[in-house]
Amino acid sequence: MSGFQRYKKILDLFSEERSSWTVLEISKSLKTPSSTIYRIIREMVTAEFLESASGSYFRLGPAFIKFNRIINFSDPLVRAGQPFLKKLANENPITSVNVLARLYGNNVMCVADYKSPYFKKNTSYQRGKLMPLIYGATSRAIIMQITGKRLEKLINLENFKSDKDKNNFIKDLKSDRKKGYCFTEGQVDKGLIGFAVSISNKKLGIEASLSSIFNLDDFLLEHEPVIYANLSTYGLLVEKYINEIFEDIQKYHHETNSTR
Amino acid sequence: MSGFQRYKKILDLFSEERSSWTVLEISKSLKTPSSTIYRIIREMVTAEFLESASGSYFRLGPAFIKFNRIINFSDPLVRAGQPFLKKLANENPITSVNVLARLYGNNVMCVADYKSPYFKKNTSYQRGKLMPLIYGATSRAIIMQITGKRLEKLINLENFKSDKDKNNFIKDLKSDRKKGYCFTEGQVDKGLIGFAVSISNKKLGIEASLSSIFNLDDFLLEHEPVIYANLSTYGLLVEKYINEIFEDIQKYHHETNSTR
DNA sequence: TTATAATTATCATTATTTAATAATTTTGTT
DNA sequence: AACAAAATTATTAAATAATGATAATTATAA
Repeated sequence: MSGFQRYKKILDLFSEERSSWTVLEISKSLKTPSSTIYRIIREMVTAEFLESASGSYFRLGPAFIKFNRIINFSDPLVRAGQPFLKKLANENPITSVNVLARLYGNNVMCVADYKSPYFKKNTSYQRGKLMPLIYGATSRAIIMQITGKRLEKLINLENFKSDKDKNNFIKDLKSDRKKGYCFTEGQVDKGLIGFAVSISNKKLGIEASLSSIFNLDDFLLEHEPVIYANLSTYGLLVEKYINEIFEDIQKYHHETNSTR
Repeated sequence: MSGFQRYKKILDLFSEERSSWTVLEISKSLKTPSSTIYRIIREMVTAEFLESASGSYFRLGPAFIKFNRIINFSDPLVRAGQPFLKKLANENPITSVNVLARLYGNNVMCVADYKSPYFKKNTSYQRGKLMPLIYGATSRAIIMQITGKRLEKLINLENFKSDKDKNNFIKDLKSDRKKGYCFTEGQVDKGLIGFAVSISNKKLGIEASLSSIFNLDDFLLEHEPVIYANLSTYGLLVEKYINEIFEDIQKYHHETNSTR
């Protein structure tokens, strides 16, 4: 264990299910002497990446809230897309969960979400949550814009039930890419269906998607054209705004670099 | 520069105003050779604390969104208080911003906020934002629960205009502590007034506050009793829930420690 | 294609981390 | 308040890792 990994391994212990740890528990879990853990933890507490709670437990520190906020206010995808999620929800014919998601390592991560006030069920799509790469329209609209060797690598990391399943997935991906949108049913949450379009910006390295998730019970065939129209309209709008933000950033950097 | 500081110093460069940096810019800013910065950045990109953007710029990575989410779902204060902010807003006689805040180093940080739909002005109270320790009801309801040497230390870190100001602040703090609530006018944002009560839990080391912020123009004297009644009701409720969460956590840790 | 910028690799030197143990502080309990 | 137990910090020599100058490679843009 060296470098940043030393710290990362400790942080990675903290989860929704288990959000506080003692030094002794960490020490056991990482098979590292407690004197070492004490020293490392002290550093991280000073930096506010951890904080001490009661009963000699430690938990994640406020630094994460602070940096998360900075991302929220500066990430081009969030900045451009967040304001449209509510509008999209309001214009959809039935109650929906609307999601912006992006590629995150070998997974897809939801970076912004808006649920209509009376949407009944809980969904897996909540900001910050990691989603499977190959299930659900949200993810598919992201992976369908990736090609060549990179796609191959990503797909090979996934566990398909059979080679047939894998080939079908690749085939579906191609046809979705042609159509320009995705639809899936119950792949992530039972009783829910998802529609999605791709969002991308090469210059900013953004590979993302905009999606609307509905209760299967609410859905009628006549809703479909409206849903697709909304998604494609707002998808283009988000891309346009991302581009504007990109130009703003460039301008800003040009200014700050020339004045110094 | 050593240990975690090495990484923290780089992260601290990223702000809402300046959210992307090149290696060369970082290198100059920290007066450290670029070969060193390249190596450190690579580690942090691997750990997803940074990510590369376009034009050889780097920005904060998705790890912050992930850990922020874990805090959101597990921090006792957020878990206990978040659901009540909307209710509090709905029961207030005029539109309001409602805030949960806690001590964060030498500052106060907002950890959850809910703004009524038609609240007009922008406020400084947004989740993740650092607030001054000595201005505003939100902060005062936190610092008024701190006593003795710790209070002395915190106050001595602040810049008061004069010794008289400092003494007045301490005097006001004492009287607020007796009353059990705080009121301030325009100390943080002009045209806004704030009311706040303390939230604390010794066992969990929580020193926090619940506050409602209003437009001065909307406010009538007859609103005051309702506002205080709401704050104190919900304040106690939040403390009760924090305590329940504490007991849940203890139970959980007891179980996991005994089964292993 | 070529020139330029960005990034990675190399490596001797220097500095830091490790972990066993001892010392100290804090906490909870009579 | 005094005690015992637990938690945390300090101290070390030995082991390991970080640094930064430079060279080599790779990406990018004209």
